[in-house]
Amino acid sequence: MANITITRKEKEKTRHKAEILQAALNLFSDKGFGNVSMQDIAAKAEFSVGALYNFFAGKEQLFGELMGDCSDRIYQMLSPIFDSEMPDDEKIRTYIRAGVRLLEDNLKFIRLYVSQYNSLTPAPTHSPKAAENMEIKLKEKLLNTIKSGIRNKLFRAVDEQTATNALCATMEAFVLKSSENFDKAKIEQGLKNIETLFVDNLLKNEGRSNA
Amino acid sequence: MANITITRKEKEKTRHKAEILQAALNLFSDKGFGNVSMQDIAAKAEFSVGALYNFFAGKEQLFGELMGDCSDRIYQMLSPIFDSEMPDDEKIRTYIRAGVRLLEDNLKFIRLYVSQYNSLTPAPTHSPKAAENMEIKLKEKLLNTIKSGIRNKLFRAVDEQTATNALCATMEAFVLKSSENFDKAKIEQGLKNIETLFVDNLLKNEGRSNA
DNA sequence: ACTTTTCCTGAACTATTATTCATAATATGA
DNA sequence: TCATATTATGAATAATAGTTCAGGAAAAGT
Repeated sequence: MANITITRKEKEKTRHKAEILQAALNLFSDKGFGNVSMQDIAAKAEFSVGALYNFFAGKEQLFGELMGDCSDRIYQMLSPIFDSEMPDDEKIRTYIRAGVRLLEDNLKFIRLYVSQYNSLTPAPTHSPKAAENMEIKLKEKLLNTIKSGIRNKLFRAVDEQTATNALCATMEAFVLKSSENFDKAKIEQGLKNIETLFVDNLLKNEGRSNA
Repeated sequence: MANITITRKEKEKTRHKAEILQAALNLFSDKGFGNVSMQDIAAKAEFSVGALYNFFAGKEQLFGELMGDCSDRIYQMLSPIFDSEMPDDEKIRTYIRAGVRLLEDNLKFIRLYVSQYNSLTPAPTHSPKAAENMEIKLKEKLLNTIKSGIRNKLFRAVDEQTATNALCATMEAFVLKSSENFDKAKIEQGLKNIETLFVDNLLKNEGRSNA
């Protein structure tokens, strides 16, 4: 009985769970949480309703796990940018430019996120905490980067918190908007504009190496 | 039968409708659309469920009218700023500062708006178009103001659309965040920071009357 | 005072759906 | 091969909530 290695059965179970989550992601991102029933998910995943309850305690748990997984992926992708050895302005530029890949790799999740954003809702026991946490952690890193950049006179002495909020809000709005129809060229241009606006014009001191 | 004037009965009916909408606003903003039943609204408004259907075709219609009314009020409040005779930079400063009164006068509506923003949802026949329209119309006016300011060399030659989006997103995020707990002093400070960030640092050319 | 119209009432109807559980299928181990 | 454990099935359950409507109350009109 000593579980030295992962049995085939255990691998199967993991795969089944992933399949259910994948089916749920597709349905949720198309129709929104409230318009997808457990029956729908079961059908799409080619399981019975009952089986879902062997993997998840309920619909919200399932949803929560989905959000958690997706948020983690995004965090794993963006967080290293701020932990790298680039200068602070480059960190921010890289972070902004990462929006392209963010959208490419997570379109469905982002659309799911959006579909919650404009919907009438049964707001159960407040689930989508996962995505929020991810955003908060990234925001913290961005804040520290801006602070550091100001200390090093790379940036102007703007209010750090306000600048952080502004950039985050702008990025988020842009990403949500762009998820409607993915057009790589337009997205790259839009992100370039954001980069110019915030890093070149707002944070960078340009010619003026002032007092 | 000639309806020369509005009868008392008609005034009553209008009042009743307003009372129902008020009750609905309170409930929706506290608990979110999906957690408020027609029974709840009827109880709070001191009517029977059936009566609601004399005023509104259904729950969504009711909600839609509520959103429309509130959006209109906000539009009537903010739109004149852009139609005034101020210089463009003052228009934007005034717009930003108007956030205080916006929050004061529309806390419940804004909270309702927020409550949709993080909720699992049945996303019916896409209702909350009203608030979106209001935002689009204001955004358009802001865009024109920024364009005009750039033409008049009041502002730097940033990308107008990007600057508009950034300011709108920042303001919206700020307003939504501030609606959680209303603290006038903090809100005034936060708006002042946004004003500095966008108008002083970003758009205004300050000392540099460049080439 | 009586009729008619308008408005209100709230129990009943309908539909939806998350969740359960007895049963069946399948896999595991000896 | 047989006993046991694990997992899947899906009809039945239960609870919620939007909507309707037959009947009653109130007001308006005559």
